[in-house]
Amino acid sequence: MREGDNAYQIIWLTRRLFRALAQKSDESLQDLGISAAERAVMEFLHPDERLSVPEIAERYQVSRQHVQVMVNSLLDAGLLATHKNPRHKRSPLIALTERGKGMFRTIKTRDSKAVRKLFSKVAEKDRQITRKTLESLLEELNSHDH
Amino acid sequence: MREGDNAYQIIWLTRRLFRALAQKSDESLQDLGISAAERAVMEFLHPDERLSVPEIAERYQVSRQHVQVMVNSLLDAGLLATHKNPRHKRSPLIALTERGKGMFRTIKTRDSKAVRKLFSKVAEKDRQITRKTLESLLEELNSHDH
DNA sequence: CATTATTGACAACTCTATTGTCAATAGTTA
DNA sequence: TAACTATTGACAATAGAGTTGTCAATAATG
Repeated sequence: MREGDNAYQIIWLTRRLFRALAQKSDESLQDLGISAAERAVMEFLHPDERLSVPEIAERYQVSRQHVQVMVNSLLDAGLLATHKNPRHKRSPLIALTERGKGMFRTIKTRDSKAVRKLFSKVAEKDRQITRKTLESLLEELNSHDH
Repeated sequence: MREGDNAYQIIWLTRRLFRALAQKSDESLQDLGISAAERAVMEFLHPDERLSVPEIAERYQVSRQHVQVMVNSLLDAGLLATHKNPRHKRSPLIALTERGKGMFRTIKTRDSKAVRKLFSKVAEKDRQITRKTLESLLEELNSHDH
């Protein structure tokens, strides 16, 4: 546990941070009646993106079926709407409705505040390095690992 | 999605990275027949820690009941064993068995290789900054947020 | 000694996500 | 154009990590 190793710690911290963030996020989303996974889907469509379910799945790097469930739920809630897809007749494009946009703006505003507070003690330069490091790790993981 | 904002991106990357790491970790653990959550518990006991279930839960920041399930499963598998707890008669101390230690060494060896490869393109200085940044975020989240 | 707290065991549930399957219909190619 | 293949949406079953709640037993403590 008490490894001095930075690399190892970063991995461990990622897990911890993920859980802590997820919890926070859930709290914040609760009164809006949407889940973190639904929120993530909305993010891909914000503010005016039009994507089919399989396209969202690809970007989200999550199974098509999972995205479908989230999208259907958001359609039911009136936060998303379907539009004709010129590229595929059976697979409509999904976009935020006005209500959806409104809600996502609310979410974003809340998030911004929380994020600002969260990062208040981290220098901009360190943020950038951290971001690049994490990007590099993700890239390495996705680069056809063996 | 395409925020230039480093802070926001770090949060997003944390999620993505977590999922990618979890997947990798699961793969690596599969043939050993233990789950990531069980592995995490083992980590707290490695190499010679003796902790009660509630103590592990506290360090792991996870519910006592959840840890109990993981510990019971590892006890059944012969990877952990109980020892008398001088501080509490009904709550034994849990420790790795020899088999448990052996298995965890295997896990660690594998991990070390993977981690080394994963971080091969990240400078030591950047690792440190990243680690400190993530630590700072976690601290901020746990610091009796409001 | 009486009271309160802790523990282990069990259950029910949530959330995110996966895999598999199916029928319908779209693209594509011979 | 007809035949074939791929994609899509819908549905189901499953898994993993974790939570909350409850209960009885037993510890610790005033």
